[in-house]
Amino acid sequence: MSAFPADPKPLTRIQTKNRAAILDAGLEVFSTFGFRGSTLDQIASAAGLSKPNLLYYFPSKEAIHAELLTGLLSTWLDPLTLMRADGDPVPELLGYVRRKLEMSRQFPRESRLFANEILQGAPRVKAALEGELKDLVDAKAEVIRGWAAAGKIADLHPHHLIFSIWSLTQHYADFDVQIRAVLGEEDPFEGAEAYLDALFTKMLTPA
Amino acid sequence: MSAFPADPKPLTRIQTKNRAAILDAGLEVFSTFGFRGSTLDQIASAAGLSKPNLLYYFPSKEAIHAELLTGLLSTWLDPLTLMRADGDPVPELLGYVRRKLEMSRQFPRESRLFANEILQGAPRVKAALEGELKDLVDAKAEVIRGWAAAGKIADLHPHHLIFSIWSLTQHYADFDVQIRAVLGEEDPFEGAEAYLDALFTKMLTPA
DNA sequence: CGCTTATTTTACCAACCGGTCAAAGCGAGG
DNA sequence: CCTCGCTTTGACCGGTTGGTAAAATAAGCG
Repeated sequence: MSAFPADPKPLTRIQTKNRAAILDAGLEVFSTFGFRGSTLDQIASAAGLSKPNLLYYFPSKEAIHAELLTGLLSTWLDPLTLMRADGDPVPELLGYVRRKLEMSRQFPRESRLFANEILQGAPRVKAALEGELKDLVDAKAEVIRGWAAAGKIADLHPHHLIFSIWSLTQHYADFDVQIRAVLGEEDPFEGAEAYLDALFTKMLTPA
Repeated sequence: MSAFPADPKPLTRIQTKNRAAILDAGLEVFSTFGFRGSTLDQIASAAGLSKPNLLYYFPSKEAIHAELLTGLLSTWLDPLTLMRADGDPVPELLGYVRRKLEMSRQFPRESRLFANEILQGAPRVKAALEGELKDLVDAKAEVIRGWAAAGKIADLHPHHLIFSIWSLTQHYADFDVQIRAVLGEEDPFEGAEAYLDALFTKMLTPA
């Protein structure tokens, strides 16, 4: 007998496919219109389903959004978690920057979903920001402080250093339209990688 | 007789006051919920008016949003326009950074309104981005290229340099909730100014 | 005051919203 | 072939949305 009263109930093939389609459609719609600006009809038609059919797989609009957000949070923290205290400081930080930029390139919709949530005051993830996120950032800030104290990297405010990494990398996903409008044909991410690499190398190298 | 068929019609005292109240309320609401996520009732009650009364001053929801956006665009470009080719390169760029950060501090709602518009694919300002904005940025990028060629600043991709200034400064307005959640009591903008100052000084100083 | 114009309110509308429900369609196992 | 459970649909509901019409009220002004 299981420790949990509710059996896991394996999903059927159709359930797996449709739930995935709905989450993908939800990501598409929520990431461009925000929670309140999105409608179930939009999501349903983007997923190729009727609205009642969509609600057969998820109990509510909230539920779709919630599942997307919680699924996103751990993915979002991963690149920072991967930064190791026992590694070489500058490469560790540069690696974090590169991973984060790669996420902007490969998952721009996820980035925009998150940006939308924060812009609107983070009503659904505030607790996680003040909990998990703050804890992780504080821990990594301590690591960075240690590196600076040991003279391995320049002496910078650790929290603002992390903010600047978030900001510079996510900008290429969140403001994609603007960047492409200004750049024209040139691929944003090519230039971004070289630029950010140069920026942080120069920034972090101790005086 | 005037060159324009429609007379300017000076606004009454009440019109001036109520239009201002509506625009302020619209800024508040649109900047947190985006265009589609905002309702006329929300805006009206934030402005202390009834919905029909609000529609007496503006013909539609669109009109309020449009007026906010167009009013914003020039304000948004000002700090960059102020950067002079005949000035001292590093202080000119640092001045731009400071002005932009100051805008994030004083006009966070405007920043978020703009961020919302871009996040949603810039449906209402795309033309301006590809026109006015691109032209201004291209011109200033040329100035920066000149400074770099003359050895006055480090050799960096001018467009990405400008993107990084936008990103780093606007981040403090757009992601305010997240930053405060992580920082706790500490005032974000105090640290931000010192950090960005150090960052760009180090970045721009030629090798 | 009395008239005109500007402002505000009340009542309303059609379209859309998130969500429900019961009935119908469907596919795999016997 | 039939049955049974999963899946899909169409019809519908109460509430909200952007917006309108017209009447009631307030302000300005001679």
